[in-house]
Amino acid sequence: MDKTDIKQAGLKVTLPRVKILEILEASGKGEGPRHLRAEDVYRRLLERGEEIGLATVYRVLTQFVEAGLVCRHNFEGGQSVFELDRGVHHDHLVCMKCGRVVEFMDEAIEARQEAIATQHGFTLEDHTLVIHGLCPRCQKPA
Amino acid sequence: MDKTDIKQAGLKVTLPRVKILEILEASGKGEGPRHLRAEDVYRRLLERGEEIGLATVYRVLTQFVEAGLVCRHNFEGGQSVFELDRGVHHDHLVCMKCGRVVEFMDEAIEARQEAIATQHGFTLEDHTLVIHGLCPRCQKPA
DNA sequence: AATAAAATGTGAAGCTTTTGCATCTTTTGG
DNA sequence: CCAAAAGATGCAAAAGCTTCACATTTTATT
Repeated sequence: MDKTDIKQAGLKVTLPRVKILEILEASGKGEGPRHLRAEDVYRRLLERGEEIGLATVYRVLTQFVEAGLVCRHNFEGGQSVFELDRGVHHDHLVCMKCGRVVEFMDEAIEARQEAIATQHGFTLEDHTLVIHGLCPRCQKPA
Repeated sequence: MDKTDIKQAGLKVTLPRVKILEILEASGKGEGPRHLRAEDVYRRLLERGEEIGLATVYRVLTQFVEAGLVCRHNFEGGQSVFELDRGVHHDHLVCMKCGRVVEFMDEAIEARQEAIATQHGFTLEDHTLVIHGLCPRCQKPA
């Protein structure tokens, strides 16, 4: 994931785009959560001393999603989260209390979805599966 | 679903609440789509000549959800849709083009989710599964 | 290096949803 | 059935996230 990918997406290689890609790459690699809201990306850019506008962050993230470099998820209430697209599909387990996110992938579920779509005459283009619960830590008495 | 349910939820039986419940009951029974946005409910109230504020619609829908009378879903970008809770869990197939919604329920998927949550130490409280695709009508060449 | 095309920053605007507060309605108990 | 208390409503304003408009700056091209 680097400048080459940006270019191949038909986008010019600009500083904001490169920096945003860096932020996304750093996420989930020990540096905090993998899934970031636009606001989080913006804040991290500021922390790194980059003067990039929030509107640009939104624009670039949207372009990256369209280019297939990034995935967007709408976990809940209005806010979208973004993560680098690693090319492997997966779904999410989200803790209702602390917001922790765990990824998983289940062949059986994937297969059943395909079957259900077909059964109703639909073509399956995409899907969203989010399991909400309490993570091990949050289940413990406060 | 009537005034009794409102009362049992610890809410006063007011005209707005009764009317909103009526709108939800009428939906999905031949009268348009089953899933309504707050705005849709509001519009239908106006059509029926009821002078109920949009803020009240939001407040009442939220209270109904908390009382378990209504389910809220966040199909996509920001907007929530509401439907009367019939007590039977189900997931959704949503057409990406026309927005048509088909409900389904699959034991195999439900079981797998429980297994996955447990496997990661999570307690399963709830889940959201939305399959996006093209419905039979929208697959046909325009 | 000059030019054309595209991207950015800023601030304002858009949308959905929530909130504050004065007023009105329902409920309760006499 | 009426009065008081508790709760609900409407309106308008505010909030939160995201997008837009447009002048300015940067990238890619020749």
